[in-house]
This record gives sequence, structure tokens and C-alpha cells, in this order.
Amino acid sequence: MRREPSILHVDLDAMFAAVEQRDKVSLRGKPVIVGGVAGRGVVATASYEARAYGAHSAMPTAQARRLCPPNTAFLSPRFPAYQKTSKVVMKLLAEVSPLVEQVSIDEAYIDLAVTGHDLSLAGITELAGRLKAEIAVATGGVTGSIGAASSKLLAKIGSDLNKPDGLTIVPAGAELDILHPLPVRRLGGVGPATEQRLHRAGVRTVGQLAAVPLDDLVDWFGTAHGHGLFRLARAEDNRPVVSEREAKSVSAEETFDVDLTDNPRLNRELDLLAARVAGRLRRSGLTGRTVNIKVRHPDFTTVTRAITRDQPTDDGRLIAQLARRLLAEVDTSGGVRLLGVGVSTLADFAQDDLFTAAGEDPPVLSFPFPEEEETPSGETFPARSPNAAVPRLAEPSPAGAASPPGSSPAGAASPPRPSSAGGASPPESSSAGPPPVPPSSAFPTAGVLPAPAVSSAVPAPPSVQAADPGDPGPRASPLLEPSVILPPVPAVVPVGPSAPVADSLGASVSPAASLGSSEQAGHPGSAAASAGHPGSAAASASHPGSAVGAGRPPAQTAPSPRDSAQAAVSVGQSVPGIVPTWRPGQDVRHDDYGPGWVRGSGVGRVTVRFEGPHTPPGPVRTFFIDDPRLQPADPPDWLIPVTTTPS
DNA sequence: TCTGGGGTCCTTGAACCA
DNA sequence: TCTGTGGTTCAAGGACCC
Repeated sequence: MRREPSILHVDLDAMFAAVEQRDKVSLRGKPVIVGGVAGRGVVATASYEARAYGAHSAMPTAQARRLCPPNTAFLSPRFPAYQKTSKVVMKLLAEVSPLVEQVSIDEAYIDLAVTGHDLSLAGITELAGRLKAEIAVATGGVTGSIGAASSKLLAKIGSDLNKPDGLTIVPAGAELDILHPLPVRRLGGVGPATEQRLHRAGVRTVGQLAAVPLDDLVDWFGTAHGHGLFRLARAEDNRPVVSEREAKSVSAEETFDVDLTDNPRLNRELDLLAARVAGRLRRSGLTGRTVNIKVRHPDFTTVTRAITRDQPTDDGRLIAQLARRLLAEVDTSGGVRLLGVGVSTLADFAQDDLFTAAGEDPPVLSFPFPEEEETPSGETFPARSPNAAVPRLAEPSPAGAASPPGSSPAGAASPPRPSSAGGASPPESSSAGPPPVPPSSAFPTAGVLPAPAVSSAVPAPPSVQAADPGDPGPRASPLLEPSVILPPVPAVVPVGPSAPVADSLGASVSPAASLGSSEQAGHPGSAAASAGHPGSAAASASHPGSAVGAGRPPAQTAPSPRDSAQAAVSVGQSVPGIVPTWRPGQDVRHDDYGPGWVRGSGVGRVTVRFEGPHTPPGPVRTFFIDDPRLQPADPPDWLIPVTTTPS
């Protein structure tokens, strides 16, 4: 235990929501929810205005929608903007001390003991107060709360005591006075399960916990956790501030809006996840020996499987191959809600895989493996060839277009997999002989299909763009995917220039005069924003006919070609000539109106508010989603104020 | 229509080896 | 050669954090 409160814990207040309110001036003072806006999304951050209605982190978004008023903004996260803000803050912290431990994007410990700062109460108060002010200025108004104490435990508790924009200094010697009245849940490492167990024993406060014998705690929680709780309850925390931590694993996972049951689709998802993991491994210069998969069933039970190789790898194909093998061991007949792929037992180098190279471990992937690509958000997704998805929509052969296995309606059985002797086991589990190459119609994956017959410049005519009614389509990926899931849109949508468009605030917006031309093909910028982002097609898929609008082609029975294509885009496929979905909150730029952000989209339109961090609340305009003048943009720069003419 | 995504750490049991 | 023991590694699941 230190003799001075020389550890600072800095925690930015509701950071995601605060950045949104900074960059979107019209949202200041209003409830803002950032997180997954899709059906199965959860709240990542709720602004303090939203918290007043009971919304909080980790709450299902659907529940938050029920709690919050209609003017609440539900926005998808903009990680680049948060990272930019975080960097600014971390740079400030690094000027305070060379020993800074960044815990997350919005949180860090600072060790003042290695600096020459005055560690008296007055000195730390002055330092922390100045730091708070600098953070607020440098971030354009995002505030941080600071706790200072003799340990990480108390510093973190301190920063939490007076949120938002608070400063709490726990003088050395006063730790137990602060700690013991608090509920046990405030201790790091006490989650719902531990809290419940303690409550059953009548232990509700940290003070009561401190009275529990060590033997009992070990009995209840095991050696490590029991000893940990015993020490923390006595404010014994000697964990050092460490500036660098090595990653132990890299993983990617995906929760689907609709539980998946068909094996080809599951394997395809596995390949995409493996490619994402491999891309991140390579960018980090890491390799790993253990490949893990995670499968969550509809009843939320989760199973994991892992396999450890002798040699580390960062090869997406190999990771996918092993992941497929592991998945074959899991019973997925009841459906899969979530699928994950991870690599652990990391090393910072890779050796050639001699076995694979020698053909002793034949690759099971029977189609070209997707390459990774970088997205504007910095996330890596498997790249699709611009044409890759087209055959799925415009299969030249009527038979092929009619019913790929993934499209079998209502859980109809997939066609038998070639060379799958047992029927139930996919061929991936076989290790004998060359890998089977299924006919294209059996694997509606990008790479396995024949070269598309549709030009990338000219969208296929509607008659050839086969619908894919059985495609589970929409997927929830609330934190990463640019899906647009709007507040409920009426099934029957008024059309015409004045048709209302649901926006991220849950309000209706009257489209302005600047509706784009339906003849325009999609622009590359917006297509890039959606490529690889398996957003949700709920807006279109759930509302057949919703693409009908002013200046649009005649009404079509569901699913329209555009719906089908949009569904393809929404599951991460880049379709030439088809415009992607727009995420609520997304930064955009319009050729005529300048920078703005997406308030919402649906029924073939996107509504944008044109404003920035330094403008007054701006006008709202609605465009067709494929308006070529509208493009995704970088986060606005909050540091450069717009010069205004003095009145 | 409750329950995301990316992590870390711990515990337990089985397998393997000396 | 067989058996017991202890250490290590791996696999699986759970809890927790932001």
C-alpha cells in the first residue's frame, strides 16, 4: 500500500454518447443511446439524459427503446471517432506520467509515483483538476472523472463516486472508510454471480465481506477468487500500473438476427470470421497455436471447442479449416444464435506449416478463401470480389437461381453434401482423399460460384435477380456493423415526396425537396462503407414493398430486386450498382449540403441532418439511399471551429 | 420477441509423461 | 513390469470487465 494517493484513474463519462453529442449539436441535452440498433443489439453507452429513464449499458436495445422517450437517438457506434478522441486524451495523460496503463478506449491509470509531481493532497487536487480541464478542452467537451488513491482499486472506485465530471481523492489511511460502506458489487471482480452468492450468505457491503473468514471465501469461490476478495475487502491491492500488455487471444464473433441452421451457411460464416481474425493477427504481427470456436444455441447455452497445433499460424485458410473441423463436432441442428472464431496461445512469429505444405493435412476449404480488407472503421472483413455476390442474385441458370441450399424456405433440408458419407457430417471432417468440390449451387458462397455473368457496371435486370427468400439475411452485429435498423416502420408506408421516413430519433421526418434520382447507380464510396459489413436488411426485408417511393420503379411484390440486392448487401456482399445501408449516426458528406450525419434510413431513403460540432442545429434533408451526391465521410474534426461572422 | 463483442482469468478434469 | 504420484498441458466452461 502506498503512502500517497499516487495512482490516478481517469474515466471518460459516457464516452460514446458524449462524442455523439459533441459531433451532433442537435443531440446535446437529449437522450442518446449508442450500441446495437438491430433486433438483438444491446446498449453500449447511454447518455446521462437516457440514464434518467433507466437505460444503461448492456441493456437490450429493445428494452431501452421501451424505456426512453420518442426523441431518444439510437445510434450505431462510430469507433473511428471514439478512437480519435481517446488518442487525444491518452496523449494528455502521457504528458503527466510516463507510466500510463490504458485499460480500454475510455479509461486509464496513471502512476504519479514515478514522476516528480507534488503528491500532497493539494498538489494532486491541482494536478487532477488541471488534467480534467485539459481533457474537456482537447476533446471538445467530453468530460472525464478522476479518482486518486493509493491503489488501483480505490482510484477506480474514486473515479466512479462522483460521475460525471467528478474528482475524488482518497487520502492514504482513509481507504476503508470509503470502501466498507459500499455494496460488494463495486469491487472489481464481483459480478452478478459472485454478488448473488454473497447475498445468499447475507453479505451485502464490503465491510461485511471483510468480516468473512478466508476459508469461507475460498470455499465459496475457489482459491484465487477467494483470496482476491479477501484482500480487496481490506483495500489490499498492490497491482502495479503497467504500461504495456500483451494480447493473449484474438477473436471475432457474430450474433445472427435469425438463428442459422444450415451447414453451408454456418461454414461460410466461419470462414468470414476466420478471415477477420487472421487479418487482425497479421496486422498485429501475431500468430497463434490454438484455434477456438464458440457456438451459442438459441437457448443461450454456449459451447466452445478448441484445438492446439504444434506450430503457430496466422493463415486464415488454416484457421477456417480447423474451425470447420471443430464445428463439425458440435450439434447445430437446433440452430445457432452466435458463432465465434478465436486464436490463442499467441506468439509473435509463425513457422511454415510443413504438414500442410506437404499435403499431409489437406485443406478442407473447397472454394477460394476470402481475402481480408480494411474498412473505414478499421475493422477487417473478408473482401468480396465486386462480382462475387452477383451469381447468388443473378444465377444464369434458372435451376441454380431457384434454390441454393441457404435459401430453402422454412428450414427445408439442404441438398445432400457431396461426398458426405454419413449425411450428417460435413466433408470437412474427412481427412482422406482430396477435398470435394461441391457444385456451385450447393454452396452459395462468394468464391465457389462461377464467374458472374453480370457486369459490375450494370445491375442485372430484375428478372434475373433471383430472390433468396430463405436467406436468413439480416444479422445483428451492433458494435461493428453499419446496419440500419430503424424504429418501427409502418408496414404500409405512405409514398411520395412527403412520405415520412423514420429516423434515429424515432420521429418522422418529412423528406425535403432534394430527393435523388433513382437512375443513379451506387457510388463507390458508399459501397465501400457497406462492403463486408453485414448490416441488417430488416428495414427492407421486414417491410416488403418499402422500397417504393417517389420516382422509384413501380411497386413490386416482395421481395423486389432491390430488396434482394439490398439483402445481399446487408449480409456483407458488395453488389455493383446497389447502394448499401446507412447506419444511424454515420458521418456523411453531400455534394450540395456538406457534412452531416445519418438520422435514419428506410423505405429506400436516407435522412441526413447537416450539422457539425461547431454549427447550430442544421437542416434535415432526405435522399434516395443511392443518391450519388451522398457519400460516407470521416468523423468531423471538433478541434477546428467553423468561423462565423460576428453579428 | 432480453441478453453484443472482444477480451482476460480461473477452475476442473483428463491426458500425458517422468 | 506395474503402480502411484506429481507436474504440465490442454480442453471446456464460467465469471467478469469495458
